[in-house]
Amino acid sequence: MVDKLKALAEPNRLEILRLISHEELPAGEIARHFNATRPAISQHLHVLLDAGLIEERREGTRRLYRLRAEGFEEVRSMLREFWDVRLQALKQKVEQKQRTQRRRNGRK
Amino acid sequence: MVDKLKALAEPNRLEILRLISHEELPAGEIARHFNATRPAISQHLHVLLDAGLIEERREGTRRLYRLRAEGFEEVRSMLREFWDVRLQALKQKVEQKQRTQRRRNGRK
DNA sequence: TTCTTACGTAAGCAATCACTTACATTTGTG
DNA sequence: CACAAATGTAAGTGATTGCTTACGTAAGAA
Repeated sequence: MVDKLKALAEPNRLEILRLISHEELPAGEIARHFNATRPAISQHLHVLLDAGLIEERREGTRRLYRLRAEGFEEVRSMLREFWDVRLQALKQKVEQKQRTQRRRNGRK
Repeated sequence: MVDKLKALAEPNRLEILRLISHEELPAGEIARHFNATRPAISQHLHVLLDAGLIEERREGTRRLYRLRAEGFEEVRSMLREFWDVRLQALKQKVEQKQRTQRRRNGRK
């Protein structure tokens, strides 16, 4: 889990994900979009691979990378955990109000 | 955006978020759940505050922290972006199949 | 086999990170 | 005011990170 988040928490890696999100691209072409050197991008690709956020496919001498959407599921569900807390809190507040309301009506 | 992701990409900070996700807690009580020293946790709280993932409320000499669900929205939508790509790809595949199907039927 | 293309890997380095100990600050209490 | 409680801030340190240059490797072309 933390691996995925660490992989996401870097601007160049985020940009790589955006680049390959719509089309599979070879390492060289990905690197061409950055000011950094090719090895730097290669290392970023490795981090993303290890995190399970992208997939690699070899074709001759080239290596093609594409997004691996399943890899995002774990992060999404973790985030939903935190997000849902707000909904739960809201729900409890509403129920609390309803109880208060009922008590008031009962006293009438 | 990257600030939020970096804030999330640390085990102790994730645990802090889980701790205060259901109840507002004072810094000291949060720190008590960890092996690390109190200042270490204080610094983590600062990172989470800067990232907008938690909120602080002062009560006398204590500082109470609680989750700030709105802060997760940006991360959620970014993640959805990547996730949706898969849906788009699927959609395109289906449409492609439908076109092929129509052509086949036309030839019959 | 030799050369070229498209890559990854290794080593080294400056910046950043997470942590610790020591000290400062703020609020309530006798 | 003096003191205690709850917490933040500063400074220093070892580990990790992202980058670069130099080198290694695997697949196709001559």
